[in-house]
Amino acid sequence: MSQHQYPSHQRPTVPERASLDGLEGKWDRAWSAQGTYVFKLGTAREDVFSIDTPPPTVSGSLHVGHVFSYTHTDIIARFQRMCGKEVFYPMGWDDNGLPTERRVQNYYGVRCEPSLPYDPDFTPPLEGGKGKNATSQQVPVSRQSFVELCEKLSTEDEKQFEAAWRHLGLSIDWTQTYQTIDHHSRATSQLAFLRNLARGEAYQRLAPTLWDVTFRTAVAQAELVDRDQTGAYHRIGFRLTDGQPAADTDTDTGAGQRVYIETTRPELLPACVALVAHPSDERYQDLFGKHVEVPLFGTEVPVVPHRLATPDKGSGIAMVCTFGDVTDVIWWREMHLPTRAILGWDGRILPEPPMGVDSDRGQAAYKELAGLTVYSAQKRVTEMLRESGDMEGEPKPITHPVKFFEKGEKPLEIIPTRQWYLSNGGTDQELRARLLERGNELTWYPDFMRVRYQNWVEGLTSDWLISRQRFFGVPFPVWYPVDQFGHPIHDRPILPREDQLPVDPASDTPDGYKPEQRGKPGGFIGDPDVMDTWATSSLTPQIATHWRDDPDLYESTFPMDLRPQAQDIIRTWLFSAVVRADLEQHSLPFHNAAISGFILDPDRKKMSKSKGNVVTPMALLDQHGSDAVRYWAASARLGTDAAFEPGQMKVGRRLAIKILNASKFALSFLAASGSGAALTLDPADVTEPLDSAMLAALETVIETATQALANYDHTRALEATESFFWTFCDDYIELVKSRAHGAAGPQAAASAQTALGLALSVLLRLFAPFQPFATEEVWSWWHDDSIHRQPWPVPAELRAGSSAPGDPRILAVAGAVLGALRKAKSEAKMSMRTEITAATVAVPADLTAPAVAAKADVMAAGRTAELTLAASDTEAVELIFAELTQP
RNA sequence: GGGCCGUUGGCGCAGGGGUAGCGCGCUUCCUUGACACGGAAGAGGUCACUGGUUCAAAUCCAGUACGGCCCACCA
Repeated sequence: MSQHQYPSHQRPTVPERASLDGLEGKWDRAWSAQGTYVFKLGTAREDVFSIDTPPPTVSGSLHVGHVFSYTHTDIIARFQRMCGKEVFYPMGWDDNGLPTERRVQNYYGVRCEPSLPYDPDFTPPLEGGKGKNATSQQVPVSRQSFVELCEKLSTEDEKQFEAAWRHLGLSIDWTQTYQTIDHHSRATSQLAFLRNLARGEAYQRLAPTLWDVTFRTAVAQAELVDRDQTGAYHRIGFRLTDGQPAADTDTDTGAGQRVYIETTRPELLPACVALVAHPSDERYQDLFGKHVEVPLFGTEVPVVPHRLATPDKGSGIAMVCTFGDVTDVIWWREMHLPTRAILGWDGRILPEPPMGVDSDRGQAAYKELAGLTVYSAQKRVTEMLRESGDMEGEPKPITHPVKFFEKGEKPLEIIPTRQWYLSNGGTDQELRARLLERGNELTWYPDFMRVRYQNWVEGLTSDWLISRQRFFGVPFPVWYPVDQFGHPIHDRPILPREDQLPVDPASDTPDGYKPEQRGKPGGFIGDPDVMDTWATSSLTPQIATHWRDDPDLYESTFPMDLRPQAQDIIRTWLFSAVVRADLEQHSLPFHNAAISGFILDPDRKKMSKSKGNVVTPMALLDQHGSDAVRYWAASARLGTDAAFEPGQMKVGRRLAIKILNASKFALSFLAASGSGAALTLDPADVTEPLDSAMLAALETVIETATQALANYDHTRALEATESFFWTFCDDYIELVKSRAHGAAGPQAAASAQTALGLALSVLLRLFAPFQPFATEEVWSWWHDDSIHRQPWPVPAELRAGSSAPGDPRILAVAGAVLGALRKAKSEAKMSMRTEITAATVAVPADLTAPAVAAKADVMAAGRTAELTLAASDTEAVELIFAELTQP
């Protein structure tokens, strides 16, 4: 920016009437035709500003929150573009994952069945199906067909999103788009995975896994939410079986001493592998090392000490099951307890009892539960405990937090399964430290959001589970050899070459095999799983910049400059992107993160579809106009939740209209005067003190706005610009009106006209990121090219050479004196056109000279024939006396 | 249980050691040739509470209350 350009101007052609109506369509078409926002390939990295736009879920609906946060990003994009950066502003569509899977199922009446071969001529049974259709009615289709249908449907959805974004005035480069399920994204995702695998960052493990029984898939830590659930403590007695004389504490039965535990999950009794208490818990010292018998099922389990047992929870001694919760997993792992899994993938009790439930009585009891859901099993077990007398008292109802998949409706279970993991610092302390350092390296707007990242990284308990037992998504690019018994050999994966990507192992055949060997002994089998949707979304910087296949574009755009996103996905999208870039590029994926808040409805609740308080963005844009809606969005700071407020939109609309009208007026002088098409606005022509004062004040506004926008503080920039603009309209324009018309001679008129032109040129550019339509409309009256590719204003363009700046106090005090004169008329309930024959206004002593400098303009604007400016020792300008005459 | 934000006129917000600011709304007035989708002038607040630091606290510190969000091992 060393060689800063000033815009050149033409003699304006001002319309009779100015209106906001239809500007969105008009300018969207013009920008599209002119390629105003198209990224220039081959730009050097230092001249590029690249943005990792959040890909909206196209199967979801567009909502006001999108408008809000995407506007914040666009303001920065427009500012950077005007500052001379070539802005890389692509658009992605997220059509990967469960929401799309469900939408495609319902819309086309199909379901994905990866084992089917691809049929290129497939036509879906439905088109435009709404609501749910039963699984039984859905026609199974191959994964490739499903992906094709998804792409087709997404294309329809994308059109609506694109139309809305264009209407809103987002300066996106529509030639740079991607879909998270498209060929390029799948290839990128698989390529990154293969690299992770080669470096040992991705690995498979058979381990207890958080499992959603509805979707029948594993889920990751990042997808968990706690929800309060009602449950009940069941107090259950376990009988000591060894080394203990018949207890006198349990005279009822006369049997061995009983140990009471309290559990909310009695149905897991057959999965019990131990009882655990805190090592220092005096009550249980004698029991450590001894064994007890599990009621009903007869399994013998040890009583063991562990630091994670909480003495004041329940009875202080807990039963360890495989697996009731994540603490069970820790106990099981650390104390090398056996595994007695009793839950299947569908969340029902497995048909066969686990090892250890050997007695006839135990097997009979288990048979009662086999095939039941956990809910029914719990009821049955409770009945059985009641009958056998092993339960003391009745269950005590409680409310407690339970882990759920964020999209799920039933509590998660923990089931041992084989899964793919990716290192994310959950187990590797060195990596964790490095990722924490990345969080420090990243610049956060606002800064306090960094803490959420830190909290999350510090709280990780395991690596990132990236495999999902779903059908739709990016498949793992992996096959396995099949041994002579027909079993896959998991530790000898067969991988594709990078140039073969993307592959679908369910339909593609690995090199060296024939398709008919699929699933056969001695043949091969594809990995059945797909990747977590975040495993692909975490790569949006690499996808958008074409890391995989366009080194030139990648070099000039990666790492990206800006990641704008919502605060709720710091732990998922942002963190996972940092992980991937750290592992692959050894850098941050982006330098700055701008975090937008949520939209709250008037009741201060987060807006959401389920509450029915969502306003559709298009209706909003139509009603208020895009510049108005953008104004509302722009008036909320990053990281701060904002109220949905139509009032702010009205203010924004008023501002846009004012920009049109004030410009029309100011430019009318320049249209009328002089000759020739070119218009020269030379600051040297600004000779009147009031005019220089106004320009001096504007210089400060430029500085404030520029600095604010460079720091992603759009609200401050808007506030400074807007506040100046209203003074400019209400005071300055009124003050110079008659002089600009020539009342004080040609030179004084030229001074006002030039100052109006210079100020307008700057103000329009300052407003351009916020109000792209109104400013572009006005700009078109005196320019051929778009305002959005103009140089951002600098103070120097308002001053001739090395001349001293004007004194901004002149404008301030002139406005105050004019206000005093207006007050006289207002209090007399008279029109502003009323003549004042004589008036005296008290002016603070140090402001008398500045006031005198603008006296002629003040008298003209106030229609005052005789004005006395009396020096006073008060701090404010005050009307002392005025004599009014009716016109 | 831990953490992060916030609490300023009826509403939405800014400010941040030295007489409280903006916008909406409200009141009164003005159909003035840029704008009635306008303009002018007003009324309205002991800046959540309690202590402390200071010559001086809405502002800094500590604590409390309330609201929101994030995280946390479901016995």
